[in-house]
Amino acid sequence: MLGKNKKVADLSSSLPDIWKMLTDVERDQLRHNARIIHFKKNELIYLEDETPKDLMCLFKGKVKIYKSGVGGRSQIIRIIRPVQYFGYRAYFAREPYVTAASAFEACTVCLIPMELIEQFLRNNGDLALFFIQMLSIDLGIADQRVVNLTQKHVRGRLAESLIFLKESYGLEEDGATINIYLAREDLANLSNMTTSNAIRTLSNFVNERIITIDGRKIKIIDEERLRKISRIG
Amino acid sequence: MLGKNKKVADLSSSLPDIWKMLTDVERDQLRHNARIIHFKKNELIYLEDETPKDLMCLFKGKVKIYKSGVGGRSQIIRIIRPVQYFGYRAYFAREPYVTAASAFEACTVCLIPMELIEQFLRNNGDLALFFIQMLSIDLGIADQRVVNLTQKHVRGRLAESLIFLKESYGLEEDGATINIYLAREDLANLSNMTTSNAIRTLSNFVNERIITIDGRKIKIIDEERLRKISRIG
DNA sequence: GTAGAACTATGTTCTAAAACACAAATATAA
DNA sequence: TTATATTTGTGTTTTAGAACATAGTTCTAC
Repeated sequence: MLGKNKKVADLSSSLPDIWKMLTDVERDQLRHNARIIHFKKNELIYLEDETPKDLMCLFKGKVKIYKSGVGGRSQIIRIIRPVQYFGYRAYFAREPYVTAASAFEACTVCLIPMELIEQFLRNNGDLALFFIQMLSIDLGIADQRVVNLTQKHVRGRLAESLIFLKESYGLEEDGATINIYLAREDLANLSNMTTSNAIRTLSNFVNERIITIDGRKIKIIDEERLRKISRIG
Repeated sequence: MLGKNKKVADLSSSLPDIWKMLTDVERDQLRHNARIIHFKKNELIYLEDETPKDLMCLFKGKVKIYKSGVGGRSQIIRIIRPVQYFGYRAYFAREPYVTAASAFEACTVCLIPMELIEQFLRNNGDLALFFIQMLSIDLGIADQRVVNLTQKHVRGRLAESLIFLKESYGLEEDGATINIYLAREDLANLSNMTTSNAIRTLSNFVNERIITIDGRKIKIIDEERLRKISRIG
């Protein structure tokens, strides 16, 4: 009983965007169909070619959405932070997933059946527009990303990724350390380069006093320089 | 009077997807707000940084959506064929255009104010879902494109573009000539390579008897080979 | 029809980044 | 703990593709 009440409280506060657009009846339906699932670090959330069934909302943790390309080389397509929605695109396109998702770190995810969401938004213009807006923003980002990843050089791409990570996950209390610890390989897959190049370019940035590194902790020293490198490519 | 009737007929047959989802009242509103505009070959339809105002529907012709990237190097993001909708993403994202659009050849475009479309879809679940589905499909394509353009080699990228053009615009009566005549530069911008490389690789394909070229006419001789080259990158 | 511009073609040079090779350091498990 | 695997770091080699140079060709406009 207490557990259920807690869950209800969780949903209303954790799904702010969607919750506030729903009627009482819809909220009740959502309450009865939403599931909360925990994922361990590096655990798979969904796989390429699977059938999409649920809208996912990341309550806690960090998630990567990625694709395996030519020769199994993996490319991180986007990263998710709390509270963001993911996993719905393929369902709306009536396709299997063309990407996979896995947990960068321990995660709490809320799953809501897509059938329910579709039913809601058919009668709820605000909710429909919410999804239209999310998709439109993501499509704009993807278009920009095509150009950045293909035209910028290694330094520009890595600089861009570092800034992107900072803006996505923020900084620690020291106001400089990026609040996510990625393997060099993930950093490479995010920036479309080999692991060696990510390591080497990171070292160069350290020598140029743009960042400092301590294992996987990356501290941004000169954000202005970093932004400039990202800008000029 | 006759002109108006013609226009009405045009709309109902030319906007099949949207038209059939509207009520009589909505159709009337659409009729009074839609404009038909003609663009000459190479004419600009909209520019980067402009404010999006209209949903555009291509009735006739061929359109490229492109972005200028590092050092003004242009990248074709997607191409539009009749009857497809475009120009709406930025409005929904509440952003200025991040791309530009221009006519590959003489075009007829129907413009419908986005305010009207938004008003329609707030009360029309089918229409909302129609846009959600279009955006979802385009986002999936964009995600795939990031991987293809960054990981495939020049031959694979060009082969992919040729197949893409064939599937988009079809073949001429001979059942082999791709039904669009692009400058080598456009082919390069579509495939993320320099014009020289597009020319060179096209020549190689000719030598390997995969295609033949006659000016801008490209005839596909061995589609299987082309697909294989595209697949393996 | 001619002049100039734009496009196509091909050869050559140069360079960014991948591929490879190997240490060293760190994490994980037995 | 030691052993094993994984990750990080750095130097070297190789290569795909960009950049450059130049010439022939085909549009386009006057």
